[in-house]
Amino acid sequence: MAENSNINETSDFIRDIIREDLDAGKHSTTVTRFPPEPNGYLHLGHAKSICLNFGIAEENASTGSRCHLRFDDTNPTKEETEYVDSIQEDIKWLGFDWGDYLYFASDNFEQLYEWAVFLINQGKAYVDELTADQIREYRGTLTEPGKDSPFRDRPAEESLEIFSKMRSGQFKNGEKVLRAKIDMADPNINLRDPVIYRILHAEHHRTGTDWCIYPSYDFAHGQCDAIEAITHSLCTLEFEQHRPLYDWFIDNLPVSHKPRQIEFSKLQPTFTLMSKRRLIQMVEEGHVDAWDDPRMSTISGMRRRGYPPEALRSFCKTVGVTKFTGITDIALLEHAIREQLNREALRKMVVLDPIKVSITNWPGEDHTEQMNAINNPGDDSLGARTIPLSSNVYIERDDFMQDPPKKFYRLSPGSEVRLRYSYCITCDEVIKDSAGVVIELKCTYDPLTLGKNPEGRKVRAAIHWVPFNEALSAEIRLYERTFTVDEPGAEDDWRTVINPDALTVLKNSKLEPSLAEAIIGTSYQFERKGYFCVDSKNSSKNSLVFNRTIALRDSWAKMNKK
RNA sequence: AACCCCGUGGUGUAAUGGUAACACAACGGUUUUUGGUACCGUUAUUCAAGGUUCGAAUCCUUGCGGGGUUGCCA
Repeated sequence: MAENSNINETSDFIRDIIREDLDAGKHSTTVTRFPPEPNGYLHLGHAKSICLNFGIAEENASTGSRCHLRFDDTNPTKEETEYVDSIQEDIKWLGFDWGDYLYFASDNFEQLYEWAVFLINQGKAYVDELTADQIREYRGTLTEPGKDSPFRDRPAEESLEIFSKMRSGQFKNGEKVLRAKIDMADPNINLRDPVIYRILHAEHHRTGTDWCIYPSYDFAHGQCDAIEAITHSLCTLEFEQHRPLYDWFIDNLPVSHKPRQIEFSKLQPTFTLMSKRRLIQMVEEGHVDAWDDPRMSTISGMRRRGYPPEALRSFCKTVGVTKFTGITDIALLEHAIREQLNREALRKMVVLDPIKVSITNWPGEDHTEQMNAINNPGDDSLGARTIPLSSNVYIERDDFMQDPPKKFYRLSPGSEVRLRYSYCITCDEVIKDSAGVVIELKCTYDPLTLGKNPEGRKVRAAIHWVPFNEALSAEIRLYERTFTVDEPGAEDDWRTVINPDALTVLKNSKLEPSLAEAIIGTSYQFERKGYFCVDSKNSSKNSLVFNRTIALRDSWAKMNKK
């Protein structure tokens, strides 16, 4: 018992159902699927679904389980190849693999058409000639039953003939539809003779102009699941009331597999907008630069921002899978990001907003010493590097205060501080320009403090620095939460709660020389500041651009807020 | 309004009729050449009422609260 409980298994109500099905011999393995519509970029909510579906396949790998990637492309007016490509890239980046199991709902259009004909022949579907408005009127309301269309009982031969003409393009958009014949009085509106085929004269991204009629989601999804032999079809809560319809098609069509739909709640993190429609608006109205803008909750945006895929997976795991529609504190994600980055990121020294320090008692202008700096204090295998120190360095502007409050441990006139990995210095003189802005500090160093504490006095802070002569320059983009309120989606207009400080661009930051070799896709901790990555779009060898993924926790800043 | 689903610390999740727990957050402390990390500690939870039971977060009933649904979107 002790041996098989060592695997840190994730468990939730869906995995429980799957376990029971497997134990009962209902299935010998699991087949799940991730079914995006290629009409936009994937976001954090999709990551949850991806982790669920692909995660289940990984966990049951010993039984031969798999997870399919299926593009749900039944609406040619909205879907594009651009999205098909980005979706695949995002799933791979998250660390999942569909192997050979790539599917498109559109590959089944012919089969779906045949099944529609089958239903007509069974007297379970009919061509309706009511207009869209009329169909809506006839459907009834939540409290009143609907009424039958006058075309509902037309002979099957007649429906068959018109349906065939619909396919061959003899009608305009919206002129006729094919409907399932179920029950116009059912309290579940989805069962009141749902439209299963509509006329859409539009070019499809894969089938071109082969078709001008397209199956609805309800008529396609479950059947595609059946064709692919999906065992458990997992979707979000808004499809719950569609399940009886899902089952109705599976029961009334000659399919060889009977998949089961199970619904779970969507992810809704604080301080973020999740709906695809609003994400589109953010891009199209220019509130952000692109789909992969680091302020976006898209997977590509998060990737560019520097969120590690492991952190996203870990976050999805802690969030879990339930039917409860709550709101998840974004701090959970931020914690997962810091946890992963703390583990993997190489430490660097970078001065975001520099002031010059000259060390007046340094042995000479030409004298340089190599300071040894560790790359990651939690992981010795990541090694060390050296940083040259000579008479002039840059330090951070907020590491100096003319009139410091009591608990300020950093530099101020007459105080002593350690230059990290190096000597302690004392500030002797403050030089300001005519406007009173500090432009330089004159300090003296204590040569006896390298690698040891000064004698007889306590130095409480170590501040980061960058050598003046060898410093690299870079643009640094500081990102903060994209919205100012925890539920931007609940606002009358989310545009009014966009955080104006979500992006701050720093043009004159100074980096330690080793960052010349910074690699796209690698995360660095700029010590005492945060985690940063090379921007994948705008950075170049001669003009470096870094994005702040997330700031370090800052108990000093927190203390000052109080 | 009708139907369906869901209610466990501030937030998310676990406990599957048998001592209500974990993570995050918040707060306090120890360590520290990152005001970081790590470690220790504190605060705080079963929506309500009734019922079944030796025993209920769990099962039943009612109420209350939240979410979803009234596309020829998915």
